Amino acid sequence: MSVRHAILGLLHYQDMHGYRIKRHMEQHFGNMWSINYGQIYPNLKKMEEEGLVTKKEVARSGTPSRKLYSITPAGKEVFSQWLVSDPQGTMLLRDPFLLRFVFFGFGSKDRTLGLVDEQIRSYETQLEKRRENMRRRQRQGIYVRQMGELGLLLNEMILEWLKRSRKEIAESSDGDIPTELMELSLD
Amino acid sequence: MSVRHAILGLLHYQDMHGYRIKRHMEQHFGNMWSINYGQIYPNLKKMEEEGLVTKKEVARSGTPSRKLYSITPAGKEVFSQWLVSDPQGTMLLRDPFLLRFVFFGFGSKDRTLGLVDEQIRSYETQLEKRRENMRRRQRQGIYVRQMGELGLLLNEMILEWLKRSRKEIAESSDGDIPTELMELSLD
DNA sequence: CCTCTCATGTAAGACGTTACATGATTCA
DNA sequence: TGAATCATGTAACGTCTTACATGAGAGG
Repeated sequence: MSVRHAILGLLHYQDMHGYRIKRHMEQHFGNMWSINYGQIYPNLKKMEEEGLVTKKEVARSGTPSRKLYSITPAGKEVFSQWLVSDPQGTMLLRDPFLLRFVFFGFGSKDRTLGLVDEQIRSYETQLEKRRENMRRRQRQGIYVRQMGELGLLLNEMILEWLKRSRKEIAESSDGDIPTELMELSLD
Repeated sequence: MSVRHAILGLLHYQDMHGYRIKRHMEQHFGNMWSINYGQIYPNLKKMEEEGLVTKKEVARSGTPSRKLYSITPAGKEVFSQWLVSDPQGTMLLRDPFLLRFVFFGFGSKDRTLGLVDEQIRSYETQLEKRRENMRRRQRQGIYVRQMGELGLLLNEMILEWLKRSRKEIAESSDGDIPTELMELSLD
């Protein structure tokens, strides 16, 4: 369960409450992660019960009181173990556009080009934001900065790939898109 | 639910049984996806009940009989609707190594370098395989080929990034790794 | 003989997302 | 005045993974 470990990791920097954990998480990961409150709050609760974190309630007039969480020695121990353990499993890229992309041969070329253009625009906007964040990240440590760098590189790579693909699609004739499955390596 | 649509997409090429669907899926997606039988078989069952696919049982001596699934017109309709709908949500990259990476500042440099080296080796091996597959993919349609291309580019990019990071880590002194969180953009 | 690939499936549990409810403050 | 941000949380639902069970054939 990686969310727990990520939370414990962030609490090494400083005490935090749920709302901030969410924000920091997304930014620490070069904006390649999403996480939601449905994961954070229940996890904090459970970890408190397990003695990995402690809660300090900071009452404020009106708005809900902030709940500041701190990591305990037990929490640090769990985190350290995880940090040095070797990571099981490989990289997974999940993308609703890319999933459609492989099947665009079964759709109309016009619609396909429209969707590709939308993606290009979207990644161009994101790229701007990532470059902005990168400037602010210059004074972070190596690891956080490198992670931001990776996010940037990924964004740039996909943009270029999209543009190249767009060109190839635009220039293609229908015959270029076989609707028969050619076996790749096996069978 | 994207698995269903992906299955329907593959059935456009030809009739298939569960085991093959799994293999093809992984290869169609530039080896960036994983999928398991716990998703495939129940989905095929449900889709048959819903009339999106039909089953033809091909008995064979001894081994379990193959269950060949074909897409129905209703299935094609559902798929087409999905294909032209605009994709909700953005790219997600989940990687157990990368998750640890951002926190390596809290671990030992030696162990960190060891883990990075392991990753480099692993991606080098994968790169070989991907290049192999790419050669075989030359006669696929644009979209499948481009997807394979993306897998390759991603692999190459990460490898370079890992090597650059490794260098920077090796050359770093402890002072380069702040253990205080500097706020990025907000707060 | 042993391991790998082919082939199907289920059950339990872990994990993640979405939608909802609540309400103050800040800024345009 | 209305939207965005800050802030906490839960319930229901969906999805995904893991582990198990079964068994034949091929190839080293």
